[in-house]
Amino acid sequence: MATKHDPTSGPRAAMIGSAVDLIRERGVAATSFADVLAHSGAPRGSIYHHFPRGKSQLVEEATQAAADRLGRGVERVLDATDTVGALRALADVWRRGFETSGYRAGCPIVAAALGTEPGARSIAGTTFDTWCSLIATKLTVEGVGSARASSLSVLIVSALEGALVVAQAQGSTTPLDTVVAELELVCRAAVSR
Amino acid sequence: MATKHDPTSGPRAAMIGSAVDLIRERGVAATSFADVLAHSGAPRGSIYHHFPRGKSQLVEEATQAAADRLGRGVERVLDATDTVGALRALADVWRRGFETSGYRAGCPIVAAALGTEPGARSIAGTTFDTWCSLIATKLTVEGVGSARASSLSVLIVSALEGALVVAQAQGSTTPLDTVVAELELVCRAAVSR
DNA sequence: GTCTATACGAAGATAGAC
DNA sequence: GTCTATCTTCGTATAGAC
Repeated sequence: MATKHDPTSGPRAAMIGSAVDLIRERGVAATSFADVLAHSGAPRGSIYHHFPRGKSQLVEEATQAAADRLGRGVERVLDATDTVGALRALADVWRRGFETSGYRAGCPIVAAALGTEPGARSIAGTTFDTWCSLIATKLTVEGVGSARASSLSVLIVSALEGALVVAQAQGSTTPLDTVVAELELVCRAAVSR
Repeated sequence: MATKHDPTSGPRAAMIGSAVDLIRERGVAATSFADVLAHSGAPRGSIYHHFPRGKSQLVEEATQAAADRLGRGVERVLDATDTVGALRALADVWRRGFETSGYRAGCPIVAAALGTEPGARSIAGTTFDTWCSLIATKLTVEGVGSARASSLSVLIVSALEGALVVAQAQGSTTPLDTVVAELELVCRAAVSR
């Protein structure tokens, strides 16, 4: 039977998914077990059965799950188009997320990076690095020298994450659109040389 | 007597200053009154005397105080040199802050933007906007067209704030240095055209 | 795996004395 | 302005039954 031990279903997965949603909205410190249980509908008695290390473990697994999901999304759009097209596609996803959530849901990796769980903080650090590598590799394929591709990828990830923070604080997608347009100019100049 | 009603001294100012420090390290939600009292040495009985609206008020005033302080710093470096020089000067300040705090203290405005107090969130939004305007004005003086200056300033603020988050998560100032170097290239290209 | 009950501490906030 | 005491709610975590 294929559904046995399916890590994407069941109360455990539901709790992780809810933790991601709530952390995006309120941050790590303000997300409690009670919130996660109410949001996921998971049974009360199974928290420390599924997560023996308690909140640290839940937050770490939620951060890792969000990192994996977002990382797959980045890989997918980088495979489908060029760097500039990928930038636009990613901005579209975030723009929609802001509009449908009323600017309540931000990036879960930023929330983890600034949160109260050291384990999750360090997962956020390596996640940013992974994203930079994916983008740098793509830029290299497009003809950018490896040193420049590496530093440009750091600018892209930083600017995008910063734009999400600014956009959320201002309740407007304009900063995000502006930053993507500026990054497009930089990428084009770097590729065509 | 000149020290009468001095808003920069006394228990009230000490509490605001401590709140800024603690919010930078732990975020808004994880910063409690007990923490602020212990850190500032302020008397316990005066919390709701000085801040009748409680934690919301303290966090809002702390965010505004930090915004004013940082805004004056930005104005100062923009007056002293050109945009590129200001970028380097600001990066120096943050680099030192990370190194002396063991990468514990981040940007208080980002913390407010992602925190649990709506009032402070909105102060963060207008603060980002103020910084963008300051930088855009400087770029205009340096010969950049006003539309481009405006969008470039959004890139600069977003990339800088994003770089702070990435640098803190990775426990390294390298992302900050890399982003500033990339922003320098963009600024030079925009000015000399 | 899930339940209830509970321990234990900390949070924000208020009341009234000094 | 500052104190102590207290209220109430909520947080994480554990114990032991089912």
